[in-house]
Amino acid sequence: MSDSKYDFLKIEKKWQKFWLENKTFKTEIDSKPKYYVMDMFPYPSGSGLHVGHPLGYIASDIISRFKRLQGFNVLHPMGFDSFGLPAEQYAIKTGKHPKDTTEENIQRFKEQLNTLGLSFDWDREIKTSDSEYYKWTQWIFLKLYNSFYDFDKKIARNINELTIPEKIKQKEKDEFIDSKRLAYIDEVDVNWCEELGTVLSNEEVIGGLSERGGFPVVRKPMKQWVMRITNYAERLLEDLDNLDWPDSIKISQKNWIGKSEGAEIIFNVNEKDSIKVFTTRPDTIYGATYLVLAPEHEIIKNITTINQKAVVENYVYISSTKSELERQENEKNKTGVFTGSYALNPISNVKIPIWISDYVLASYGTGAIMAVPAHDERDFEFAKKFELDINQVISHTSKEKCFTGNGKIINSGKFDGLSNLEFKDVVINILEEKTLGKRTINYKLRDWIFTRQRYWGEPIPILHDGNRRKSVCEKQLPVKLPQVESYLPTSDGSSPLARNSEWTNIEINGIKYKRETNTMPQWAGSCWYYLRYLDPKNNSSFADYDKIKYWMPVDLYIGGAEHAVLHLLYSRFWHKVLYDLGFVNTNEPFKKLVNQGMILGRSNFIYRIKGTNKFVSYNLRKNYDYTRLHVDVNLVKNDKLNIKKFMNSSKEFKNAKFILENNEYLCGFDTEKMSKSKNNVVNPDDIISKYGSDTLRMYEMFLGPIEQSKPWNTNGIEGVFKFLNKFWSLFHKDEKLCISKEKASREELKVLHSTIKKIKNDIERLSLNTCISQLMIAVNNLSKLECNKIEILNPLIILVSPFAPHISEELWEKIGNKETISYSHFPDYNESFIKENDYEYPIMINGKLRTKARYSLDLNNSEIEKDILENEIVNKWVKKSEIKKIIIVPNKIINIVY
RNA sequence: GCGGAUGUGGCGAAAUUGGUAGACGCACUAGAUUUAGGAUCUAGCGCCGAAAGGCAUGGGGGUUCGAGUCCCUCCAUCCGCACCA
Repeated sequence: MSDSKYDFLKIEKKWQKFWLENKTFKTEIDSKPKYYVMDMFPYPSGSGLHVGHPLGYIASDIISRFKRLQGFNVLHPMGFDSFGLPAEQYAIKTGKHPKDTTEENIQRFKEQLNTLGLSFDWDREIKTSDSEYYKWTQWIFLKLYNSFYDFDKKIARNINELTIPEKIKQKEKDEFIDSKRLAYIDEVDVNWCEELGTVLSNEEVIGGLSERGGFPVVRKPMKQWVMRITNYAERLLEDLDNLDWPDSIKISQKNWIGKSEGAEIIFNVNEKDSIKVFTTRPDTIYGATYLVLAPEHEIIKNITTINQKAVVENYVYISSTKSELERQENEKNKTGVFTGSYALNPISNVKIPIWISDYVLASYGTGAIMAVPAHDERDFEFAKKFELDINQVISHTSKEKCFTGNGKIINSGKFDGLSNLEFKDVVINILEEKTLGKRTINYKLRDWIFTRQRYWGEPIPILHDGNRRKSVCEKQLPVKLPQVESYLPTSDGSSPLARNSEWTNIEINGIKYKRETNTMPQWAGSCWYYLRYLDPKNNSSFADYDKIKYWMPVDLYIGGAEHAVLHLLYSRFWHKVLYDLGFVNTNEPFKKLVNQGMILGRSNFIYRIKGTNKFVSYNLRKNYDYTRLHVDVNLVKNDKLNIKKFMNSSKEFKNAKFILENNEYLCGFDTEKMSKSKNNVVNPDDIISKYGSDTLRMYEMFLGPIEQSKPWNTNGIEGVFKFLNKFWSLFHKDEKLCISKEKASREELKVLHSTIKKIKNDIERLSLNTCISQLMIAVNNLSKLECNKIEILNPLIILVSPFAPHISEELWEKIGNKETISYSHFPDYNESFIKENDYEYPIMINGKLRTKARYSLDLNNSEIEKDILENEIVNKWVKKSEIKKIIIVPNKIINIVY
């Protein structure tokens, strides 16, 4: 009767095939309410999935299946972010076309995803490297290129609607228009990574090294495409408030945008020259004892005195050769030089020296500051080092010499005695009157450098004609990636595409153009993929507006926190532009965001006694001089080493000896990233072949809350496997299907209904680990009751199905249901079955449970019972006259206070 | 340095609003079954204590009849950001 054992391999294959062939999860617009659940799509890397990757996919799948059962029309798509550096690096090494390797990897990913029983609508699959997909990425690029931001109306508008100053020459007109476009070319200092042969965005540089590969990055001026994301800074910031996102992500974005309110103040140097500084502390203006310019500041050459010329030029030169990383090393030891010139403080009319230092960044504010050493730590350090004046202008009792808090104004002429917060406004008003300054808002956010000198990315659909440009007309899209001889970047820093002159040179209406040879960054494709899922095969637009109106916004977006400021900020930006231009109906793309935690590896260690081939068990190791070695986690179970397998695993260990404790070899353990070198990679395929994917799905959820990072530990998996076997056994007796049509007892109904209630609540608040516990309790209770009644089992299968879909479908079919589970409904619960007949209350006296005494009463609605309480219980434990009050928490507790 | 998250048994962890802390699972212990191993079932399992009872949610303090939960303070770990004026 092999047929009636829980043969998970057979069952899972059967249903995976069924779902694919019948397109069970195909979705179309209909009259039902919609629910859009999405995962961050993967980059199809060559190494396939490890056990940590599917965590989010499993969670989103459970939600999808649950919402379908609740009667929602659920959109749950998947795709691949298939442009990217690794495929290109691999192509450089092997000469294999990235398209081919990417395609192979995608096939492998899809197979792996399908063995997990994920309910994706594969008809909506997208790949960002498909020309039918990037056609629309290019189209959106052109929309950005042909738009400007109208600060009065606070929306993006078509560039044709831009008001252009009258009576200017064509060239100036073009320049003016270009200065407003949301996508524009600029000569900018970029993060150039020699090793990768490309420019990186600020977000891709971490501590002066490239995010991918960790190669050094230097600043270098280059012509680049840039996205004017800064125009949207305020909206990107404001709209965060209405999103149901984790606070940590909102705060990261807030910090990244970095809004600060303050003032621009003009310090005159001489008749022609003046310096504009940005400060958030105009209230400390009387304490400004010197100015500091960034070494890149343009005015330096005008104001440097002859005496100082040599030192200044030297300093400026040295700064320009320093990388970001080297500059950061100076944080505690500031450097700088005096220009020889002085500027006039516009409020106090005091002359103060002008210095240059690289602690002032050219890219923030105006690239110049007024230094207030008494109330700013950086200025304080600089002033101390170069013996500049320190004037305290805010009174404080702090022992620190440098005080950055609030207080009363002092040493500030007639303004003494004001609070510094009041004075801030006063100063700005005076400056505005004198036209020597104004209220300003500054953002840390920089415009987004959008070009990469790579092959494997979207070509930018622009044609060049000398200094002028022309966008490729929409009908000509997509601009397809051409074949090239080599994928290596060229030595002059231009893209590999420049090698293909046939592709690069193009003639339209007799005019010769050169194509833009740079490509878009990897973020481009992922900026809008959630929209393409809605209408993936549309030829005439990126997605039909009615479909967008029906499905948007994404109700739940699950993915890793590493995209907090990159992908999530860029796609919000693009979405807002599309919203302004009338292509989408919501101003934000993702309503609710959940970050799944990373799954780390759990490494195991063995302890070799130095100079021997003898290994000592974990707790005995301190008695020896040992070295710690990683041991393959697949040779270890519950931290006990399988010695036989271990000895056979390599020649080196064939004759190994062991010092055991209690006849076993115990391994040490630690949590580290999963990696081959640490021997701690667990492959989902192995787990599936041993326990099945239903077990894997449930166990991944059972590990803990999905938001939390946690180490993978295969130790507990048997518990979930046992649960599925028990669940299967509920339906079987002596390996034969055995179910009954009898009416369920009250006790059985209670188990069922309280489970429904708990599961419904817990799925909705994404507490999937407690759901599994609840199902375990239900199955345990029902098997104790030997319940095999269809009245209970039918709904129970539905409860289990989002978590373990294969076994559920199989049992569902076996017990005679004609349609698949997807056609059924999530059962409702009835509170009256859940309630006990008799309530049992612990009686607390003065907050302490002195006794295990309990009493059966229904205190929720009966006055009479309260009398019984007073007469029978209260008098037994405390005198009625001493009682101050009786606190009754319905269904929970009675607390008598005396 | 700034910001965020976390801290509960041997381990993973529960505990919507303050209401019998440790559900559920792993590991462990004992018993049943079994030729043995495995599997399954039953019972036990925070710490101290023979028991009664006492002590326990990183440490210290507070609010409350009652605190893992709220407030203050300190400590540890992890993750971001980092000269942003």
